[in-house]
Amino acid sequence: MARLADVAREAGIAKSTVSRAFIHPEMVAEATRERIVQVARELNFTPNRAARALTTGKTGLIGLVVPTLSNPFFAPLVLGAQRAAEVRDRHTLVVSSEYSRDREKVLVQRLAREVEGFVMVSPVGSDRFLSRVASERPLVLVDRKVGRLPAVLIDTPTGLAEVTAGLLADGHRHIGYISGPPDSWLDTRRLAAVQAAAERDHATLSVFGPLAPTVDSGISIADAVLHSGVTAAIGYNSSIVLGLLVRLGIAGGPASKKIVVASADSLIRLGGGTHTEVIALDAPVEEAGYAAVNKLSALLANENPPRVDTLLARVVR
Amino acid sequence: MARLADVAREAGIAKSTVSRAFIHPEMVAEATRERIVQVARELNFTPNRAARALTTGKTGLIGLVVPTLSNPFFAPLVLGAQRAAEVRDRHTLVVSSEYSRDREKVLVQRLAREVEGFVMVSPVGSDRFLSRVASERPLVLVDRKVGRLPAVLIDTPTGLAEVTAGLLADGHRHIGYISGPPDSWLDTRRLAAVQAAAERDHATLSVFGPLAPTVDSGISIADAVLHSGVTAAIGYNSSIVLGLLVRLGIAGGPASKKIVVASADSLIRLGGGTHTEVIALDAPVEEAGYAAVNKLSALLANENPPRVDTLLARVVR
DNA sequence: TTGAAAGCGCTAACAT
DNA sequence: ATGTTAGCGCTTTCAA
Repeated sequence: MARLADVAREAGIAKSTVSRAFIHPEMVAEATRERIVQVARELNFTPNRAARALTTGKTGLIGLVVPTLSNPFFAPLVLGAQRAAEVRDRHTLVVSSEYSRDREKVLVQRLAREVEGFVMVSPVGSDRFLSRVASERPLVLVDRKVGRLPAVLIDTPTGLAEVTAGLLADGHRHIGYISGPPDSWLDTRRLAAVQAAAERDHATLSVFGPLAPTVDSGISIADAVLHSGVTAAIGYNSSIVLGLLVRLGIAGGPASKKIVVASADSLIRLGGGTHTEVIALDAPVEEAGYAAVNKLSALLANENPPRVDTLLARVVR
Repeated sequence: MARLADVAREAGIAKSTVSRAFIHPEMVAEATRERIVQVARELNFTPNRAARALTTGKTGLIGLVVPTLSNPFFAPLVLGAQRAAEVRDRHTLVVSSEYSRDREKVLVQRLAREVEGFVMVSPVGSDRFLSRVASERPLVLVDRKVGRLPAVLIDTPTGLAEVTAGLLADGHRHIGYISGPPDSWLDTRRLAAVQAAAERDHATLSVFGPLAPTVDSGISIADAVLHSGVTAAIGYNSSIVLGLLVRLGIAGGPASKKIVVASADSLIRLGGGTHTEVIALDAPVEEAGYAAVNKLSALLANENPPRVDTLLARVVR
């Protein structure tokens, strides 16, 4: 693997100039730069990250902290983040906190020494903790707002209000909301949106949970939902909804056909032909990951990106 | 952030000795080492990775290549890998190839310059490609065998044969296998196991697919499975099976109760109380991730770990 | 616009 | 067992 010095020697030019040609191209004469680039290509030169990191303190790594990878919600998030990182010639260090504050803390501590900045999806971390992280390294939050920290938000509450309003317009008078993880910022906001929409129309709302956001949870709560008398149920996320569907479907019979199920963030398109009607909020999750890394990159480059990006979720039925 | 030199000065000892105290503790006198460790803690010293990487060529990074993160199979895999990496004071750089050979190639190329070695789950990469990767960097394969490359295998075929035999013993004479991605090494082996078991008992086997290993696929193939006359169906993976269950359940009625569904790698425990009987192979996926990183670490340390680890999948019904 | 030289923080000969 | 020294490959003053 060719080093910068090799290129310099081969091109008959000082190392510093070669370095500049890549980092501050405008400081190098057109002709010299072209020759350098040419030689660099011939020699298949790639700058050594460690050496660069040693001099500049910039590792080219971004820490991406998610609460879990088991929830299909996060796969596109991670993918989007990685795609953005690729473009900026960076890498993402993905870690999963498993919804544990302690583990999250440990992971962030470990990563803080290696990464230039963080993108965090942290439904569980305390405001205080997140602020503290932000004071040590540039931090972009996803799906959460803490003080004036930079964030990328997916506006599911608005979408959910829309879903709820739609259900009410369809004549549903008793709606269920199946709550996600306790103490979850997102869940609180989602529930509030549904609640507000229901109250505005004087409809009844039953809340189930809180539950871990898993397929199992959906399965286990399904019977309660079915027997509660609600005619439509909105689940916190796609995993819960999937569990609900499995159980409602398996329970079979006419009962399941009476319930309308909605998901607050479903990405799983359930094809056609389901008897249980499913309304989903199509959240632009990959875009969110992409936007978050871009925002962080801007921050790291001392640009002044907008503090908050809000991406709209589309209602799909 | 304290540097090694600070510790040396503070302890009144040469830098090299401080360095040794951490890397080759046995070369340093007990007493000196203790003092060094003490001072290092007081000063909150953490070695600078970039500097270390620059001198040793070791970045402390492991590349983990998976085909997707959307399949819940990979979440525990990644988690296991990360847990093992933490223990070895390493980090994993996770990337998703999205089942694309081209993207996989690009990603590996990008990573090759940063990581010390690779752990790859590559159902799609060609033998040739994987061998080439292995010739540039230590590589541990997961769930795949190529030549004599180090690997961690989850023995689902044996488990699947057991499942099939169980179904046959229960009197099923017509079994369905829902195939996963085309050209998949795993799928080929799984199908072969089922086939062999079926033939041994002169039972009929219908093969559906190949299909992308997604929930949608399971949903879309469900009707065909239902009407094919099979009394038991084995799906390539948990996503397909989940889709199958959703659709079979939703289709409702007595038909669904007649079908036994089995998954070749399910990790989603479907609680109790499902009318459709589900048999799952409980694959030790997190352990596989853990084992793979451990094996890679051993390789990097020039130890001679066993070439292949085989982890058994347990049948759960 | 380019070059020379210093140094980022660490490890590894080599010497003592 | 410990200290001295010389880099690892790059970026960045500072000079020319």
